[in-house]
Amino acid sequence: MNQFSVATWNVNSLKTRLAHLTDWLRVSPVDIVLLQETKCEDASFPTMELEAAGYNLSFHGQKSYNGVAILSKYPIDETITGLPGNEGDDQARYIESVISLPDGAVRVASVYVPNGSEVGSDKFAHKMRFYDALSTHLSSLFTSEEPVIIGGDFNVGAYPVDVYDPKALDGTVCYHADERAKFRTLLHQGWCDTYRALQPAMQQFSWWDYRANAYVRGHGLRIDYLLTNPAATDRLISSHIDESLRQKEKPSDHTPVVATFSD
DNA sequence: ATGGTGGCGGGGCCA
Repeated sequence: MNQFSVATWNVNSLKTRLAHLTDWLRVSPVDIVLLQETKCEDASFPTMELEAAGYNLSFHGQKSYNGVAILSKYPIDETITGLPGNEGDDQARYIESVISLPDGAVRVASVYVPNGSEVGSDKFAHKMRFYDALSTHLSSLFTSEEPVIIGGDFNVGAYPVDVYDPKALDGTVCYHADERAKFRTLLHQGWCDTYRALQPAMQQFSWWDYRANAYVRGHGLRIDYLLTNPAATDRLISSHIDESLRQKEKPSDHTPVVATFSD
């Protein structure tokens, strides 16, 4: 059976994490990689290094902040940059590409939902609006007969099992009821949280704060997801969190989530 | 613990 694999990873600066990324891809040659927080302008994207690693590229960046990208071993066809319906927002947080696999096309997107800073702040309101635009756009992709896979840093833990201390964190940014409701709107549309679908009760995290020894203390959240529409869910084989990247020297504060599908 | 650490860029913002 032919398979393909997809990963999402918030690298927290692509240039700083480039060796981690290329080393990892040599050991774990994922077919499609969805990156967030590349933090580099398009003109300085490390195209040569990633093409040498065997990937076609689409990217959407800006200076210092945000930035998303798609790496694919298979040809990249059409690409959309910026979240449709959110045109007034000039932050580089969304890119969507169609990939030509040997036996058909899949549509993938890399999304970096705003962190929200602090509940009640202007940035939090921006996060809520971003979710509304994301829900609207994804609802238009959901019923597509082509497989659609949305990966990214959604900056929210969906359920109590997804955070290290749900009682203490309840009401704080990335685990406020309003954010959980926005994210679960996507699940209620029918998008499949691939990791949770295959590990219904397991507690693993995808992000740990750099501060206060959070990783060593197990103080993490699962805020990075690979979501699939029914056409992609039908092909889902496995999904897991690869914690090894968080254990490296000078790691990203996030670690990759990977899923495999039948082609 | 309104701290803590890390990236960018070269001070303060963002996470």
